[in-house]
Amino acid sequence: MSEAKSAEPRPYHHGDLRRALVDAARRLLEAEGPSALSLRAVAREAGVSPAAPYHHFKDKAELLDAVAHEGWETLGAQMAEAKSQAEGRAQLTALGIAYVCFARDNPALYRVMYDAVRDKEALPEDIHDKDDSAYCMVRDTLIEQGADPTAEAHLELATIAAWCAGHGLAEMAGFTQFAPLKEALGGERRFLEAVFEHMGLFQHPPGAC
Amino acid sequence: MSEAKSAEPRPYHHGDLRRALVDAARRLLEAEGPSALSLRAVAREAGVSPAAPYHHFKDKAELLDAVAHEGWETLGAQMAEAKSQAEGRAQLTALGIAYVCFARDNPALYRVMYDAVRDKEALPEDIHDKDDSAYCMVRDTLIEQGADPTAEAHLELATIAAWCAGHGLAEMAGFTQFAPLKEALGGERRFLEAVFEHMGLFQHPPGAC
DNA sequence: TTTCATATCTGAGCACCGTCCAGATGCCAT
DNA sequence: ATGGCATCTGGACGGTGCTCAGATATGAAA
Repeated sequence: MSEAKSAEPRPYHHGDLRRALVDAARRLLEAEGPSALSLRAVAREAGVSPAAPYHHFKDKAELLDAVAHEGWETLGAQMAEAKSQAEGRAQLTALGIAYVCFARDNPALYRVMYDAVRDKEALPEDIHDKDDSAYCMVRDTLIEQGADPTAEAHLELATIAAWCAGHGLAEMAGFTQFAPLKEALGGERRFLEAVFEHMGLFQHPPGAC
Repeated sequence: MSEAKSAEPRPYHHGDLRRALVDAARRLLEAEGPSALSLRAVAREAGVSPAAPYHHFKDKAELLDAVAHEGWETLGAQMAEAKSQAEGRAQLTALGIAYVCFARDNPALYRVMYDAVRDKEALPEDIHDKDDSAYCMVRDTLIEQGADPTAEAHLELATIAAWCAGHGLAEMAGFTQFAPLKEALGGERRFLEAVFEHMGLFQHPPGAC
Protein backbone atom coordinates (compact mmCIF):
# COMPACT_ATOMS: atom_id res chain seq x y z
CA MET A 1 0.00 0.00 0.00
CA SER A 2 2.79 2.39 0.73
CA GLU A 3 5.95 0.89 -0.67
CA ALA A 4 5.69 2.67 -3.99
CA LYS A 5 7.87 5.74 -3.75
CA SER A 6 9.45 6.42 -7.11
CA ALA A 7 10.42 4.50 -10.23
CA GLU A 8 14.05 5.39 -9.86
CA PRO A 9 16.66 3.07 -11.35
CA ARG A 10 17.19 1.37 -7.95
CA PRO A 11 20.97 0.98 -8.11
CA TYR A 12 21.02 -2.37 -6.36
CA HIS A 13 18.78 -5.27 -5.55
CA HIS A 14 16.14 -3.36 -3.76
CA GLY A 15 17.55 0.09 -4.14
CA ASP A 16 18.58 1.96 -1.03
CA LEU A 17 16.94 -0.37 1.44
CA ARG A 18 18.55 1.31 4.38
CA ARG A 19 16.85 4.57 3.51
CA ALA A 20 13.60 2.76 2.80
CA LEU A 21 13.68 1.08 6.21
CA VAL A 22 14.23 4.31 8.09
CA ASP A 23 11.42 5.93 6.14
CA ALA A 24 9.15 2.98 6.79
CA ALA A 25 9.97 3.16 10.48
CA ARG A 26 9.12 6.86 10.64
CA ARG A 27 5.89 6.25 8.78
CA LEU A 28 4.91 3.47 11.17
CA LEU A 29 5.95 5.52 14.16
CA GLU A 30 3.69 8.38 13.18
CA ALA A 31 0.79 6.15 12.23
CA GLU A 32 0.80 3.52 14.97
CA GLY A 33 2.93 4.84 17.79
CA PRO A 34 6.16 3.57 19.31
CA SER A 35 4.75 0.28 20.59
CA ALA A 36 3.93 -0.83 17.05
CA LEU A 37 7.48 -0.25 15.89
CA SER A 38 8.73 -3.81 15.57
CA LEU A 39 11.53 -4.74 13.27
CA ARG A 40 9.25 -7.15 11.48
CA ALA A 41 6.59 -4.50 11.00
CA VAL A 42 9.17 -2.14 9.56
CA ALA A 43 10.35 -4.82 7.14
CA ARG A 44 6.73 -5.53 6.21
CA GLU A 45 6.07 -1.85 5.61
CA ALA A 46 9.16 -1.66 3.43
CA GLY A 47 8.10 -4.76 1.54
CA VAL A 48 11.01 -7.02 2.45
CA SER A 49 11.51 -10.13 4.52
CA PRO A 50 12.02 -9.92 8.30
CA ALA A 51 15.70 -10.81 7.94
CA ALA A 52 16.54 -8.21 5.32
CA PRO A 53 17.18 -5.33 7.75
CA TYR A 54 20.06 -7.27 9.29
CA HIS A 55 22.16 -6.55 6.22
CA HIS A 56 21.94 -2.84 6.97
CA PHE A 57 21.62 -2.65 10.75
CA LYS A 58 23.31 -4.74 13.42
CA ASP A 59 20.07 -5.04 15.34
CA LYS A 60 16.84 -3.26 16.07
CA ALA A 61 18.50 -0.70 18.30
CA GLU A 62 20.74 0.40 15.45
CA LEU A 63 17.73 1.01 13.22
CA LEU A 64 16.10 3.05 15.96
CA ASP A 65 19.35 4.97 16.35
CA ALA A 66 19.13 5.95 12.71
CA VAL A 67 15.53 7.07 13.18
CA ALA A 68 16.48 9.01 16.30
CA HIS A 69 19.38 10.64 14.49
CA GLU A 70 17.04 12.17 11.96
CA GLY A 71 14.86 13.34 14.81
CA TRP A 72 17.74 15.19 16.43
CA GLU A 73 18.58 16.82 13.12
CA THR A 74 15.03 18.03 12.66
CA LEU A 75 14.92 19.27 16.25
CA GLY A 76 18.17 21.18 15.78
CA ALA A 77 16.88 22.79 12.61
CA GLN A 78 13.64 23.86 14.27
CA MET A 79 15.50 25.31 17.23
CA ALA A 80 17.81 27.26 14.95
CA GLU A 81 14.83 28.57 13.04
CA ALA A 82 13.09 29.62 16.26
CA LYS A 83 16.18 31.37 17.56
CA SER A 84 16.63 33.30 14.35
CA GLN A 85 13.12 34.67 14.66
CA ALA A 86 13.59 35.93 18.21
CA GLU A 87 15.75 38.70 19.60
CA GLY A 88 17.76 39.42 22.68
CA ARG A 89 16.63 37.85 25.89
CA ALA A 90 13.70 36.14 24.21
CA GLN A 91 16.00 33.84 22.27
CA LEU A 92 16.56 31.36 25.07
CA THR A 93 12.85 31.04 25.71
CA ALA A 94 12.33 30.66 21.98
CA LEU A 95 14.74 27.74 21.98
CA GLY A 96 12.93 26.14 24.88
CA ILE A 97 9.54 26.54 23.29
CA ALA A 98 10.79 25.16 19.98
CA TYR A 99 12.18 22.16 21.86
CA VAL A 100 8.93 21.47 23.67
CA CYS A 101 6.84 22.00 20.56
CA PHE A 102 8.94 19.52 18.65
CA ALA A 103 8.30 16.94 21.34
CA ARG A 104 4.58 17.74 21.32
CA ASP A 105 4.33 17.49 17.53
CA ASN A 106 6.42 14.31 17.30
CA PRO A 107 5.74 12.47 20.54
CA ALA A 108 6.54 9.01 19.22
CA LEU A 109 9.74 10.20 17.58
CA TYR A 110 10.79 12.08 20.70
CA ARG A 111 10.26 8.94 22.71
CA VAL A 112 12.44 6.89 20.40
CA MET A 113 15.09 9.59 20.60
CA TYR A 114 15.17 9.61 24.38
CA ASP A 115 14.82 5.86 24.78
CA ALA A 116 18.15 5.55 23.03
CA VAL A 117 19.58 8.32 25.18
CA ARG A 118 18.45 6.59 28.36
CA ASP A 119 19.95 3.29 27.23
CA LYS A 120 23.30 4.88 26.46
CA GLU A 121 23.10 7.28 29.43
CA ALA A 122 24.42 9.97 27.13
CA LEU A 123 23.24 12.47 24.58
CA PRO A 124 24.18 11.58 21.01
CA GLU A 125 27.76 12.64 20.34
CA ASP A 126 26.93 15.02 17.54
CA ILE A 127 24.16 16.68 19.53
CA HIS A 128 26.47 17.44 22.39
CA ASP A 129 29.71 18.17 20.62
CA LYS A 130 29.22 19.52 17.13
CA ASP A 131 29.46 23.29 16.86
CA ASP A 132 26.01 23.82 15.40
CA SER A 133 24.37 21.17 17.54
CA ALA A 134 21.31 21.81 19.63
CA TYR A 135 23.26 21.65 22.87
CA CYS A 136 25.87 24.13 21.70
CA MET A 137 23.13 26.37 20.42
CA VAL A 138 21.82 26.67 23.96
CA ARG A 139 25.28 27.37 25.32
CA ASP A 140 25.99 30.00 22.67
CA THR A 141 22.70 31.67 23.40
CA LEU A 142 23.53 31.82 27.09
CA ILE A 143 26.82 33.55 26.22
CA GLU A 144 25.08 36.02 23.95
CA GLN A 145 22.72 36.81 26.80
CA GLY A 146 25.53 37.67 29.15
CA ALA A 147 27.03 34.49 30.57
CA ASP A 148 30.76 34.63 31.03
CA PRO A 149 32.27 32.31 28.43
CA THR A 150 35.48 31.96 30.42
CA ALA A 151 33.70 30.54 33.45
CA GLU A 152 33.42 27.16 31.86
CA ALA A 153 31.90 25.26 34.74
CA HIS A 154 29.38 28.01 35.27
CA LEU A 155 28.46 28.03 31.63
CA GLU A 156 28.08 24.30 31.34
CA LEU A 157 25.96 24.16 34.47
CA ALA A 158 23.64 26.78 33.04
CA THR A 159 23.41 24.87 29.78
CA ILE A 160 22.57 21.67 31.64
CA ALA A 161 19.98 23.47 33.71
CA ALA A 162 18.31 24.85 30.60
CA TRP A 163 18.40 21.49 28.85
CA CYS A 164 16.89 19.75 31.86
CA ALA A 165 14.15 22.31 32.04
CA GLY A 166 13.37 21.84 28.35
CA HIS A 167 13.37 18.08 28.51
CA GLY A 168 11.32 17.99 31.68
CA LEU A 169 8.71 20.30 30.27
CA ALA A 170 8.72 18.45 26.97
CA GLU A 171 7.73 15.26 28.75
CA MET A 172 5.16 16.82 31.04
CA ALA A 173 3.56 19.64 29.08
CA GLY A 174 0.93 17.31 27.70
CA PHE A 175 -0.20 15.88 31.03
CA THR A 176 -3.94 15.89 31.45
CA GLN A 177 -3.63 17.41 34.92
CA PHE A 178 -2.31 20.62 33.40
CA ALA A 179 -5.06 21.00 30.83
CA PRO A 180 -7.24 23.33 32.94
CA LEU A 181 -4.31 25.62 33.66
CA LYS A 182 -3.38 25.67 30.00
CA GLU A 183 -6.90 26.63 29.15
CA ALA A 184 -6.97 29.32 31.82
CA LEU A 185 -3.78 30.85 30.48
CA GLY A 186 -5.11 30.95 26.96
CA GLY A 187 -3.43 28.09 25.18
CA GLU A 188 -0.39 25.91 24.99
CA ARG A 189 2.06 28.59 24.00
CA ARG A 190 1.17 30.95 26.82
CA PHE A 191 1.45 28.03 29.20
CA LEU A 192 4.93 27.15 28.01
CA GLU A 193 6.09 30.74 28.16
CA ALA A 194 4.72 31.02 31.67
CA VAL A 195 6.51 27.92 32.89
CA PHE A 196 9.79 29.10 31.40
CA GLU A 197 9.22 32.47 33.05
CA HIS A 198 9.25 30.69 36.37
CA MET A 199 12.67 29.25 35.72
CA GLY A 200 14.94 32.11 36.60
CA LEU A 201 17.49 30.94 34.09
CA PHE A 202 15.23 32.06 31.30
CA GLN A 203 14.66 35.51 32.76
CA HIS A 204 17.72 36.89 34.47
CA PRO A 205 21.14 37.33 32.89
CA PRO A 206 22.74 33.94 33.52
CA GLY A 207 25.98 35.44 34.72
CA ALA A 208 24.30 37.24 37.58
CA CYS A 209 24.05 34.58 40.22
CA MET B 1 15.99 -20.18 44.99
CA SER B 2 14.28 -17.08 46.20
CA GLU B 3 10.64 -17.93 46.63
CA ALA B 4 10.98 -18.87 50.26
CA LYS B 5 9.91 -15.86 52.26
CA SER B 6 8.21 -17.02 55.39
CA ALA B 7 6.32 -20.05 56.61
CA GLU B 8 3.20 -18.05 57.29
CA PRO B 9 -0.15 -19.78 57.16
CA ARG B 10 -0.67 -18.68 53.50
CA PRO B 11 -4.35 -17.89 53.69
CA TYR B 12 -5.14 -19.24 50.25
CA HIS B 13 -3.74 -21.44 47.53
CA HIS B 14 -0.43 -19.84 47.10
CA GLY B 15 -0.74 -17.24 49.77
CA ASP B 16 -0.73 -13.61 48.77
CA LEU B 17 0.42 -14.14 45.22
CA ARG B 18 -0.26 -10.54 44.28
CA ARG B 19 2.26 -9.36 46.85
CA ALA B 20 4.69 -12.08 45.84
CA LEU B 21 4.50 -11.02 42.21
CA VAL B 22 5.19 -7.37 42.94
CA ASP B 23 8.12 -8.38 45.13
CA ALA B 24 9.44 -10.71 42.46
CA ALA B 25 9.15 -7.93 39.90
CA ARG B 26 11.08 -5.50 42.08
CA ARG B 27 13.74 -8.14 42.71
CA LEU B 28 14.09 -8.82 38.99
CA LEU B 29 14.09 -5.13 38.19
CA GLU B 30 16.96 -4.45 40.50
CA ALA B 31 18.93 -7.52 39.46
CA GLU B 32 18.43 -7.59 35.69
CA GLY B 33 17.14 -4.18 34.68
CA PRO B 34 13.89 -3.09 33.07
CA SER B 35 14.37 -4.99 29.81
CA ALA B 36 14.38 -8.31 31.68
CA LEU B 37 11.09 -7.54 33.34
CA SER B 38 8.75 -9.84 31.42
CA LEU B 39 5.55 -11.13 32.91
CA ARG B 40 6.76 -14.67 32.41
CA ALA B 41 10.03 -13.96 34.14
CA VAL B 42 8.17 -12.46 37.07
CA ALA B 43 5.96 -15.54 37.30
CA ARG B 44 9.05 -17.74 37.08
CA GLU B 45 10.73 -15.76 39.86
CA ALA B 46 7.62 -16.11 41.99
CA GLY B 47 7.46 -19.84 41.24
CA VAL B 48 4.11 -19.93 39.46
CA SER B 49 2.92 -20.61 35.94
CA PRO B 50 2.94 -17.84 33.30
CA ALA B 51 -0.84 -17.56 33.42
CA ALA B 52 -1.14 -17.19 37.17
CA PRO B 53 -0.58 -13.42 37.30
CA TYR B 54 -3.68 -12.84 35.21
CA HIS B 55 -5.84 -13.70 38.20
CA HIS B 56 -4.39 -10.71 40.05
CA PHE B 57 -3.60 -8.21 37.31
CA LYS B 58 -5.54 -7.42 34.15
CA ASP B 59 -2.35 -7.35 32.12
CA LYS B 60 1.34 -6.62 32.35
CA ALA B 61 0.81 -2.88 32.53
CA GLU B 62 -1.29 -3.29 35.66
CA LEU B 63 1.47 -5.25 37.37
CA LEU B 64 3.95 -2.55 36.43
CA ASP B 65 1.52 0.03 37.76
CA ALA B 66 1.60 -1.72 41.11
CA VAL B 67 5.40 -1.72 41.06
CA ALA B 68 5.46 1.93 40.07
CA HIS B 69 3.02 2.79 42.82
CA GLU B 70 5.41 1.49 45.44
CA GLY B 71 8.15 3.49 43.79
CA TRP B 72 6.16 6.71 44.12
CA GLU B 73 5.50 5.96 47.76
CA THR B 74 9.17 5.42 48.47
CA LEU B 75 10.07 8.57 46.57
CA GLY B 76 7.53 10.58 48.53
CA ALA B 77 8.87 9.28 51.81
CA GLN B 78 12.45 10.11 50.88
CA MET B 79 11.47 13.60 49.81
CA ALA B 80 9.62 14.20 53.06
CA GLU B 81 12.62 12.97 54.99
CA ALA B 82 14.97 15.25 53.06
CA LYS B 83 12.72 18.25 53.56
CA SER B 84 12.52 17.66 57.27
CA GLN B 85 16.29 17.75 57.50
CA ALA B 86 16.66 21.06 55.71
CA GLU B 87 15.61 24.55 56.70
CA GLY B 88 14.29 27.68 55.08
CA ARG B 89 15.24 28.32 51.52
CA ALA B 90 17.30 25.13 51.35
CA GLN B 91 14.20 22.97 51.57
CA LEU B 92 13.23 23.22 47.94
CA THR B 93 16.71 22.28 46.82
CA ALA B 94 16.66 19.44 49.33
CA LEU B 95 13.49 18.15 47.71
CA GLY B 96 15.06 18.36 44.27
CA ILE B 97 18.19 16.57 45.36
CA ALA B 98 16.20 13.84 47.08
CA TYR B 99 14.20 13.40 43.89
CA VAL B 100 17.26 13.08 41.70
CA CYS B 101 19.05 10.80 44.15
CA PHE B 102 16.08 8.47 44.22
CA ALA B 103 16.21 8.23 40.45
CA ARG B 104 19.96 7.62 40.56
CA ASP B 105 19.68 4.92 43.20
CA ASN B 106 16.71 3.19 41.57
CA PRO B 107 17.18 3.79 37.87
CA ALA B 108 15.19 0.79 36.72
CA LEU B 109 12.33 1.53 39.07
CA TYR B 110 12.28 5.19 38.08
CA ARG B 111 12.07 4.13 34.47
CA VAL B 112 9.11 1.87 35.15
CA MET B 113 7.45 4.70 37.05
CA TYR B 114 7.82 7.20 34.22
CA ASP B 115 7.06 4.73 31.45
CA ALA B 116 3.62 4.39 32.96
CA VAL B 117 3.36 8.16 33.31
CA ARG B 118 4.26 8.66 29.67
CA ASP B 119 1.72 6.10 28.54
CA LYS B 120 -1.06 7.73 30.54
CA GLU B 121 0.20 11.25 29.84
CA ALA B 122 -0.50 12.05 33.45
CA LEU B 123 1.08 11.78 36.85
CA PRO B 124 -0.49 9.13 39.08
CA GLU B 125 -3.64 10.52 40.67
CA ASP B 126 -2.46 10.12 44.22
CA ILE B 127 0.90 11.71 43.49
CA HIS B 128 -0.69 14.82 42.08
CA ASP B 129 -3.75 15.17 44.27
CA LYS B 130 -3.29 13.70 47.72
CA ASP B 131 -2.39 16.22 50.38
CA ASP B 132 0.86 14.60 51.43
CA SER B 133 1.85 13.61 47.91
CA ALA B 134 5.18 14.48 46.38
CA TYR B 135 3.67 17.07 44.08
CA CYS B 136 1.82 18.83 46.88
CA MET B 137 4.94 18.74 48.98
CA VAL B 138 6.70 20.83 46.34
CA ARG B 139 3.79 23.26 46.18
CA ASP B 140 3.62 23.61 49.93
CA THR B 141 7.32 24.24 50.10
CA LEU B 142 7.01 26.99 47.53
CA ILE B 143 4.34 28.63 49.68
CA GLU B 144 6.48 28.35 52.78
CA GLN B 145 9.27 30.02 50.87
CA GLY B 146 7.18 33.02 49.99
CA ALA B 147 4.98 32.18 47.04
CA ASP B 148 1.53 33.73 47.20
CA PRO B 149 -0.91 30.88 47.86
CA THR B 150 -3.84 32.91 46.51
CA ALA B 151 -2.21 33.35 43.09
CA GLU B 152 -3.17 29.85 42.07
CA ALA B 153 -1.98 29.92 38.47
CA HIS B 154 1.31 31.42 39.56
CA LEU B 155 1.73 28.79 42.22
CA GLU B 156 0.92 25.88 39.98
CA LEU B 157 3.26 27.18 37.29
CA ALA B 158 6.07 27.36 39.79
CA THR B 159 5.33 23.84 40.98
CA ILE B 160 5.35 22.56 37.42
CA ALA B 161 8.60 24.36 36.72
CA ALA B 162 10.23 22.81 39.76
CA TRP B 163 8.93 19.35 38.93
CA CYS B 164 10.16 19.63 35.34
CA ALA B 165 13.56 20.68 36.56
CA GLY B 166 13.72 17.75 38.93
CA HIS B 167 12.61 15.21 36.38
CA GLY B 168 14.87 16.58 33.69
CA LEU B 169 17.88 16.49 35.95
CA ALA B 170 16.92 13.05 37.24
CA GLU B 171 17.09 11.66 33.73
CA MET B 172 20.25 13.46 32.71
CA ALA B 173 22.42 13.67 35.81
CA GLY B 174 24.04 10.34 35.01
CA PHE B 175 25.05 11.16 31.46
CA THR B 176 28.63 10.31 30.70
CA GLN B 177 29.21 13.72 29.13
CA PHE B 178 28.76 15.36 32.51
CA ALA B 179 31.18 13.12 34.36
CA PRO B 180 34.20 15.44 34.01
CA LEU B 181 32.22 18.40 35.31
CA LYS B 182 30.92 16.35 38.21
CA GLU B 183 34.46 15.39 39.06
CA ALA B 184 35.65 18.97 38.78
CA LEU B 185 32.95 20.15 41.15
CA GLY B 186 33.83 17.52 43.72
CA GLY B 187 31.17 14.88 43.39
CA GLU B 188 27.59 14.17 42.49
CA ARG B 189 25.97 16.18 45.26
CA ARG B 190 27.87 19.36 44.55
CA PHE B 191 27.01 18.95 40.91
CA LEU B 192 23.31 18.64 41.64
CA GLU B 193 23.33 21.60 44.00
CA ALA B 194 25.12 23.66 41.38
CA VAL B 195 22.61 22.84 38.67
CA PHE B 196 19.72 23.72 40.94
CA GLU B 197 21.48 26.96 41.82
CA HIS B 198 21.27 27.89 38.18
CA MET B 199 17.52 27.55 38.22
CA GLY B 200 16.32 30.80 39.71
CA LEU B 201 13.24 29.09 41.06
CA PHE B 202 15.41 27.33 43.58
CA GLN B 203 17.19 30.51 44.68
CA HIS B 204 14.93 33.52 44.67
CA PRO B 205 11.63 33.85 46.50
CA PRO B 206 9.19 32.37 44.00
CA GLY B 207 6.72 35.20 44.44
CA ALA B 208 9.18 37.80 43.26
CA CYS B 209 8.90 37.55 39.51
C1' DT C 1 -19.56 -33.83 57.49
C1' DT C 2 -20.51 -33.80 53.07
C1' DT C 3 -21.47 -30.85 49.20
C1' DC C 4 -20.75 -27.18 46.30
C1' DA C 5 -19.84 -22.68 44.20
C1' DT C 6 -15.99 -20.11 43.51
C1' DA C 7 -11.38 -18.24 43.59
C1' DT C 8 -7.06 -19.92 42.13
C1' DC C 9 -3.64 -22.17 39.45
C1' DT C 10 -1.83 -25.08 35.40
C1' DG C 11 -0.81 -26.61 30.61
C1' DA C 12 -1.41 -26.08 26.12
C1' DG C 13 -1.86 -23.04 22.48
C1' DC C 14 -2.08 -18.58 19.63
C1' DA C 15 0.16 -14.85 17.25
C1' DC C 16 3.92 -12.09 17.44
C1' DC C 17 8.64 -10.77 18.46
C1' DG C 18 14.15 -10.39 17.67
C1' DT C 19 17.66 -12.94 15.74
C1' DC C 20 20.31 -16.35 13.15
C1' DC C 21 21.36 -19.39 9.24
C1' DA C 22 21.60 -21.93 4.78
C1' DG C 23 20.65 -21.12 0.44
C1' DA C 24 18.75 -18.51 -3.63
C1' DT C 25 19.26 -14.17 -6.31
C1' DG C 26 21.05 -10.55 -8.81
C1' DC C 27 24.97 -7.08 -9.53
C1' DC C 28 29.71 -5.86 -10.74
C1' DA C 29 34.43 -6.51 -11.99
C1' DT C 30 37.20 -9.42 -14.21
C1' DA D 1 31.11 -15.56 -19.75
C1' DT D 2 32.50 -16.18 -15.17
C1' DG D 3 33.20 -15.76 -10.54
C1' DG D 4 32.88 -13.27 -6.25
C1' DC D 5 29.99 -10.96 -3.22
C1' DA D 6 26.55 -8.03 -1.33
C1' DT D 7 21.83 -8.72 -0.87
C1' DC D 8 17.57 -10.89 0.09
C1' DT D 9 14.47 -15.04 1.34
C1' DG D 10 12.33 -18.87 3.93
C1' DG D 11 12.61 -21.32 7.74
C1' DA D 12 13.73 -22.05 12.34
C1' DC D 13 14.61 -21.16 17.51
C1' DG D 14 13.50 -19.43 21.83
C1' DG D 15 11.16 -15.78 23.90
C1' DT D 16 7.01 -12.77 24.68
C1' DG D 17 1.88 -11.27 26.14
C1' DC D 18 -2.37 -13.23 26.45
C1' DT D 19 -6.48 -16.67 26.34
C1' DC D 20 -8.98 -20.67 27.64
C1' DA D 21 -10.46 -25.26 29.10
C1' DG D 22 -9.74 -27.96 32.77
C1' DA D 23 -7.64 -29.34 37.29
C1' DT D 24 -7.36 -28.04 42.30
C1' DA D 25 -8.01 -26.22 46.69
C1' DT D 26 -10.96 -23.49 49.78
C1' DG D 27 -14.54 -21.49 52.78
C1' DA D 28 -19.47 -21.56 53.30
C1' DA D 29 -23.83 -23.87 53.13
C1' DA D 30 -26.40 -28.00 53.89
